[in-house]
Amino acid sequence: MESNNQTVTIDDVAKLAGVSKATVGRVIGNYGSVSEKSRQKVMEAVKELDYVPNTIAQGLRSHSTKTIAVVLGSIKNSYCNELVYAIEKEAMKRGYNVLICNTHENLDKEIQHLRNIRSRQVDGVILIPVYTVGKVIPEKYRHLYENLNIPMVFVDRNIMGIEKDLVQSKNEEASYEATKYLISLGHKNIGVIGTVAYSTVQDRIKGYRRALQESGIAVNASLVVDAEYSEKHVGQKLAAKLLEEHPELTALYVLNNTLCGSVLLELKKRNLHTPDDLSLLTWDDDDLNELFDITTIVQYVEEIGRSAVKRLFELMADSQLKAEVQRIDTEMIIRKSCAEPKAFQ
Amino acid sequence: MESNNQTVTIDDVAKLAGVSKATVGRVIGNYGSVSEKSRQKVMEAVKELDYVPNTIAQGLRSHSTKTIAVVLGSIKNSYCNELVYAIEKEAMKRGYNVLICNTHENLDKEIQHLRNIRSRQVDGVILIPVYTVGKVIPEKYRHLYENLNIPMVFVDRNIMGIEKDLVQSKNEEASYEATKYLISLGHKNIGVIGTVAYSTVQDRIKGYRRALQESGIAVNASLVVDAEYSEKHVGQKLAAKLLEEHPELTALYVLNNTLCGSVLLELKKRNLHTPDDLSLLTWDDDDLNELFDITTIVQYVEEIGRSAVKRLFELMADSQLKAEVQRIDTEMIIRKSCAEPKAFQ
DNA sequence: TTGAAAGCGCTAACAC
DNA sequence: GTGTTAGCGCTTTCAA
Repeated sequence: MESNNQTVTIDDVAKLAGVSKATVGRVIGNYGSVSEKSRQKVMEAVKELDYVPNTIAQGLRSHSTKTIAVVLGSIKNSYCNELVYAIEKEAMKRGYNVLICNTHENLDKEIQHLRNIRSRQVDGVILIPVYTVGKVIPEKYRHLYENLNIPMVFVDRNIMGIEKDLVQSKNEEASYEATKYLISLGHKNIGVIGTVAYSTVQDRIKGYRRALQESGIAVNASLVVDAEYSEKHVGQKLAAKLLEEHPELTALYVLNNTLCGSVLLELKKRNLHTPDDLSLLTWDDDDLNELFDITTIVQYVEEIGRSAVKRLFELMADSQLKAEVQRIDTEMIIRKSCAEPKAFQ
Repeated sequence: MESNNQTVTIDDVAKLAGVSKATVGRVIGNYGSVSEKSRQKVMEAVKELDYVPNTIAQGLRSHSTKTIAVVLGSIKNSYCNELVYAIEKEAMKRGYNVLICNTHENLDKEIQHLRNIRSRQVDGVILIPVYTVGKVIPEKYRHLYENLNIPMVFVDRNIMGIEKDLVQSKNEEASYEATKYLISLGHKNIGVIGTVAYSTVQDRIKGYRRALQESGIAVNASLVVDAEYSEKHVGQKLAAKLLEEHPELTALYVLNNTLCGSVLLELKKRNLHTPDDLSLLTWDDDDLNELFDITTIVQYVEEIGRSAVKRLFELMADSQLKAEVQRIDTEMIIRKSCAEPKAFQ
């Protein structure tokens, strides 16, 4: 096995094997038909020269780069890195690599990435769009989402007015069930902390409202507070605000995985304990949650990732498919952070 | 702005602008010299046609794909995703994209990725090698690390016998200081939990030993226990083992970021509190650590990532540079988990 | 089953 | 400052 000649090409292999480069192409690309004899000779030459095909050249000719891009807020977020982990695993199985693009939850960066992705002839895109409810995608960028001619699947969040495949958790339903659970324990004044701008969070709030209404509890809008995504320790500040302005609160319901740790800091500061002083329920499981015995709605992120990749490959095989929404189940892990409110006992 | 014609090429732009495609190349690639007039015409045509250059074709011709690959155990690990975050940010600034490759701490996967990376003509590689101390890289794969002809920088861990650029924390020194700190509080029997197989962890253990020896404390090898990387809740099991077999322990020193949460579960189970029942010191800061007031050695992961990218670009510019090791400072955040041992008071 | 030739979209070399 | 030409390494006709 000779190695290290930077550029062993298909011609070298063809020469050594005594066949044409077309035949070599057939063997290594595994298409067309080749006699067993030729195949053998080619395989030997490949091994001898330690030949690896040039993916770039293949891509230029075949219009497939065997690459998918994942565009999301930040790989540091636990939802996102679990998602990427699952996506990369699935992609590798199919011989695809994954390009990672952080938008820092910034629309300009997202657009920059999408343009770049087009440049790179990526075969497919999985996107958690930055888009926040109410904002409108500037008209001149719509084509990046709609007519990119690259298969694209949204994960977690959608963009209003853009019909794309979407994979997300059953946010509304899970939130409804969780709220029902709190109500069943006797809670009526449940504070909510979440980043309201995202469609996902809005769905969760809808579920929360529906549960309250169904139980005949008046919905008090001031109990739902909005956490700006980027702010550090915003959860702590908002928890403080809620607890001060609403002494009637008996439970806190946290809708973002990034917020819960921060909320706990405030509870600690105030020497409040769950479930005795306050019940606490949150989204997304973390080391924290087990240690603090926090009742949690778990998203099956890996399944979301797998489904997104599966759908993406379907779209890559047939670009005429109509957009579909897939909603993945969630699970509520009941630990010890929720109990009957004191006043109720 | 016309959009969506899948394949607007440099020829189309040249035709519309009334110049040769070489001139268009000069404008969009920003090399050579072009008259202001031509530049204007080209720019207009580019906008008019919504032209984006084909990175694949550029790559084939210019032998640069504007891509770097990051190969590491798992993006789910917090050290790893902070690193990737920093790397991607730096790479983007320079117009490079990042391919993410998880090895699942498995040598075969790592080798598979490196071969694939060669196929893809990636411009540079940042690698946290799977390699564990004592194991030897099979001879036939050495060339993947040594003669790949692609600039490569190791992060965090090195491979014995392979001279590569390496960026890592000052593991030995930081560990020495941390142990000194525990000793200064009066601790003599300090249990250590870490995944011994990695060079990084071995350096930390060296620092621990040096501090003990310098203070005239006998090093008891059975106080250092080895956590297998992959096992779930291994930290908990090992903490239990240490506490049972060594009632003389007054402090626990945890060397891996993944282990600490697991160790805390065991302390909780045994109703042991820090620092009253036991002192606790750990590597890598986490939400957990602030909430539990755990004294922590913080690695500047983002700086490590930035340095690795910087070095990689130096190597890409000049492949003759000699391998260097960069050791990045750490910081010890003193919280409340360490105090004088009870027996000492 | 196989080979020759064309060409994917671009950049580099050279001429003017 | 600009255009012409060749060709990166491969796949895809097409013809044999």
